[in-house]
Amino acid sequence: MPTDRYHHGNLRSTLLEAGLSAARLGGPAALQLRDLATASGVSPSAVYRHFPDMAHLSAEVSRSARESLAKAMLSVAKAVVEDPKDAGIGAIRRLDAIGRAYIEFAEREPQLFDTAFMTAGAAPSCADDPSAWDVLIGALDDLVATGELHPSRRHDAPLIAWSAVHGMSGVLVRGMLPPPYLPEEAINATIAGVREALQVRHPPEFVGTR
Amino acid sequence: MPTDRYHHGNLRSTLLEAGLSAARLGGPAALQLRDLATASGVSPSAVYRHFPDMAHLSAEVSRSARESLAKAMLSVAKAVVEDPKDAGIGAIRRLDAIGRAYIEFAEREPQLFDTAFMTAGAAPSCADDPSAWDVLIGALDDLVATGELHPSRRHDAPLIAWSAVHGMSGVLVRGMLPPPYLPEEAINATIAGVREALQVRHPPEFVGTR
DNA sequence: CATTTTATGTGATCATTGTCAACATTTGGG
DNA sequence: CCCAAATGTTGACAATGATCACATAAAATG
Repeated sequence: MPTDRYHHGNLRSTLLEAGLSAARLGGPAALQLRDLATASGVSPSAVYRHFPDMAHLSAEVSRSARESLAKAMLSVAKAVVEDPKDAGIGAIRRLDAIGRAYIEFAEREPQLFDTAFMTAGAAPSCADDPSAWDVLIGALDDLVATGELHPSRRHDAPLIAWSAVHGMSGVLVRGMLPPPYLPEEAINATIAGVREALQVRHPPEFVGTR
Repeated sequence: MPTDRYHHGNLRSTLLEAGLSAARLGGPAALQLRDLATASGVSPSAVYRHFPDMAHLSAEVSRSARESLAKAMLSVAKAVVEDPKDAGIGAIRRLDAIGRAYIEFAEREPQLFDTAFMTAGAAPSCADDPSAWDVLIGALDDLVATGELHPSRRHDAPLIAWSAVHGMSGVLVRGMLPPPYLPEEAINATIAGVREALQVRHPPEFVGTR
């Protein structure tokens, strides 16, 4: 990545990387063409050789942020160990884990989370890979396959889980959690609430009301 | 509201009104100082006699949008009629109604909803009046008072209801509802899911899985 | 290898935006 | 009546995204 050359080499990915860094610190507002160009060691107009305009660059950064979120979910899901004595408990713990990963990503990287969902229903050039929604669908299918989620609940399940987890993430990111609630209990309540709405049993490690 | 006078009269509220109109159509991005000044028949710098900067004006518009949302919730809650034969059913229907009102406000006025929650945890100059959160708290207290919500569930209840309803609103506003789901069934699923998570009985008019 | 074509980056410039300072006008209280 | 405070205007500034003509490197072509 020589910076003294007239040609940058792979400016496009460098710009995206710079955008990700900026968004991590300052959110969508920090995605500024001139800043990203400077950070990439290039003049402002060079950006237009790789993106039609700033909106497209921002959209790509946003998509990249969404994929980071989905990767975090996949990562924790894979880390869940199966219990040979209880076939379904693994699937239950995976649902718990991906939900937590989602909210905790938002808590850990609030600005990046904001960037991930800043797009106002813009038609995506191509789908996210991986996609958080697909990870959720997979986890729910697992629950049905192991008999932990009744098939009649399968249809609405993703809506219920997604809205609850995404909503709590937004609340935490925006600092909208009213006192005296604490983020940790809010996360626990949300995750447990999803299980109850889905009529899925709690894992043994769960301690809650009743 | 004479527009040919040197002094406007009540520019502050006119600017807020113009901001609300603009936000309704174009969301937070449409809140531009020069546009609002022009729409109010005034020069750009006049704005600074009433707001320290554009961020404060935007914050006020945002708060006004949140209050509109809360008013919509209060309005439908008051419209719920009590059932003399069933003391608790009114409270149950009110929770249903305010949740629906919240999501349907977001669906009906997506840009305004976006504006309502655009503030990134900014310290509010003064609290919303009315506040959607307080409306929810009132509804939940009603449920406890009528014996429809178990007191042990009261603590987490607002977190569960708020995150689910707010989350689904955000999903709909951003056009993130994946096919083949339809907004209406998504709303129904979310509202019913809240009741199940809170272990509150469904109203008789509810038709859902089991 | 030489030359031409394409891809990529630069520099100057523009319109727009929020902001500010200096000045103008109105209003209202002694 | 007069002065001071409140309110609005004009003109300017810096920063932003965007666009143009031009420069340079890389790649394709003979």
